Amino acid sequence: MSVTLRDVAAKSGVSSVTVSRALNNSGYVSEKVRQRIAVAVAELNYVPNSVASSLRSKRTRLLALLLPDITNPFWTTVARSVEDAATEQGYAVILCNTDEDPSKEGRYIELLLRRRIDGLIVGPTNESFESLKRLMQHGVHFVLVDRRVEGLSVDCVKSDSYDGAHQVTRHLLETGHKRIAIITGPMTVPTSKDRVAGYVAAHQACGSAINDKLIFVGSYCQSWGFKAASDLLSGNPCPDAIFAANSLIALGVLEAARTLNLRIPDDIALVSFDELPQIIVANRFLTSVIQPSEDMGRLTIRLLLDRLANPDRAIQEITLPVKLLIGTSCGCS
Amino acid sequence: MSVTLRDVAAKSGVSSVTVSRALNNSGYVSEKVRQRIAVAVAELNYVPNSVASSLRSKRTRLLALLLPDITNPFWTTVARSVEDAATEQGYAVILCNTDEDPSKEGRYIELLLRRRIDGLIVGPTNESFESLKRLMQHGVHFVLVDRRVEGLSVDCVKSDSYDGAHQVTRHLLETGHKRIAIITGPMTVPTSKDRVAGYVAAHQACGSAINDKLIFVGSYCQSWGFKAASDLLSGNPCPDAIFAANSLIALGVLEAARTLNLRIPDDIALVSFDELPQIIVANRFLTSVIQPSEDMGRLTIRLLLDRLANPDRAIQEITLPVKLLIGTSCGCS
DNA sequence: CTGAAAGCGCTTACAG
DNA sequence: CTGAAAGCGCTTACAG
Repeated sequence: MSVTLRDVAAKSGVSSVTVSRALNNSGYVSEKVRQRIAVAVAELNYVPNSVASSLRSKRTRLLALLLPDITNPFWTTVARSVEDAATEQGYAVILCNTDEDPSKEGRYIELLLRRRIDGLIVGPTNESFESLKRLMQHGVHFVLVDRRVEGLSVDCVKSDSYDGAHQVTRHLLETGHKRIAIITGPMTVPTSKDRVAGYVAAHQACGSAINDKLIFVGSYCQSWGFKAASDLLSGNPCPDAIFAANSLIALGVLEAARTLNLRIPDDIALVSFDELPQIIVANRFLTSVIQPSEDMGRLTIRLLLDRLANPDRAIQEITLPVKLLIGTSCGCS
Repeated sequence: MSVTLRDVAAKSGVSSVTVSRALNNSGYVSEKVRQRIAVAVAELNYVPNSVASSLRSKRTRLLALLLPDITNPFWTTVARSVEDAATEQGYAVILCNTDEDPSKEGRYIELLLRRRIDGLIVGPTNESFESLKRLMQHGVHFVLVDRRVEGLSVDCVKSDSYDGAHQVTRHLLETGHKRIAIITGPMTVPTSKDRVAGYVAAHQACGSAINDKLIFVGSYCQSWGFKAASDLLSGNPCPDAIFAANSLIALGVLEAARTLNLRIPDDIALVSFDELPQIIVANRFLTSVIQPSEDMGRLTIRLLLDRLANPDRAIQEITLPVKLLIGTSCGCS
């Protein structure tokens, strides 16, 4: 039914080995034969079967990207750049959304092991340890992105959450804010932990006291941002600034502020990690810590392919710098 | 090196055929043998090789989703529901972002053919005809989503763009707007064509004249929305309402309005297709035509798997109804 | 520069 | 209920 290498070989009067070599540019094939093969391929409308070649060569040229939240634009950007970089190198990428659910993550990893993917990129959930151990046990290479995993020494690409939080908090303090709240994700997620640490350190560096009641630990989603900000903003005394630890939380804060008829920056300052939708950024409204999400994606693929080519090279943990984008949301520009 | 069926068979004292049957629940295996196999699988830490099973069975249980713009939340939602529905049925999905670029689409289709995917879902670009013909020629089943393709009679799931545009335009006319502009994507994309048609028909139904200068045909992106709205809003006389044909265009319009210091709905009404980020919707700000994007994704997978099981069934073109969500953006609530 | 043989790890088709 | 044989469509390893 479907056309195979043998058909092409028969039509061009050579063996299938030769056809294979010609199509893969591996080994020598005379120019004359190469041309006859090209003609046969075209006439027969031959499409190589990569399932067969994967089985024999033990390489699928398939990668996977596990990410915790596909509705978060940060992850969409990472996904896109990962896909672009992988495609350039002849790899396809299976995208898996784990929804921060370790059991969903575990199930995906089982499926991917069966498919014999060549490697993966993992934005881990807060209990990825077992799943990742399983990958290692089966000799499947992977690179962590955005978040390292406690007790696991593997390649990792992340941005400098600590420094970003430090910078943006200091900016608030230096522009005269006294009661700065932080709304963040779970402390089990390293980025959240680092952002709180940066927030605390900046206070210390500026000689400001920390108020535990201004630290809201929850999850990296809009509904948490809304809830925490609603509580905060209707409390008394009200904070004079909020630091949202990612863009979804910031959206929740904006929603809460609007509901309570509070204006930014007139009534309260707002800063955040990650970019918000263009309407807001277009007016340089929100002061934000910008992560190099596109670079993170591309670099992650580079590390992974590098690892595949050279399994024994040293482990690399890369922390990319972030950029503070100053808007009007601190009431100081 | 890696554990195979044969190893499991040897350890449990049966043939590999029996192990295969036990693991796949195909054919009879005695309970006793089944248990011994389970033990061997666990002890050996066996992970089936689906590359091998795909080669033999000629089914990969791999699907692909080609979509034109991953930064558009409409497509993200479709992608997510497609992935969920496929996973439930034991299929993995390769996500491919074509960027509305027919050549990128063509290249993806070549790669996917090689990988012998079982089927695909395509949100086609405006020149998909050749690529899709190629799929058909190779007997690969696919379902179109969101957009039909001229001259191609295949399964398709879309929403009722014509009706949505008709409803939202009529709503504007009935609330007293006289000069309604529409900013839309290319006329080669069916949704864009249908939305303009609905816009025109609503005018006719209400006895309003159409002004060609108020129809802005471009592309489904924010920069086009910004540009078209900037031109429109600084023109004279200014329209009293703008109908943005998707949410990215609507964001561009909002950006332009803000730049020109125009307020919505005080200075100009704005309506759009698709949902905008929650900050806006939370206040029921923008009157929008809501497409059932999640249902579209799930239904598409159902049609595709149905087609795989039953290649000869009749072609289904399904048009799902849309919902008009009335906000304050028309200045009438 | 080219080819005959073997084999990747499964499932199918047949037999008992 | 179970198994021996064959084969899916390639690439590898060896030989010439």
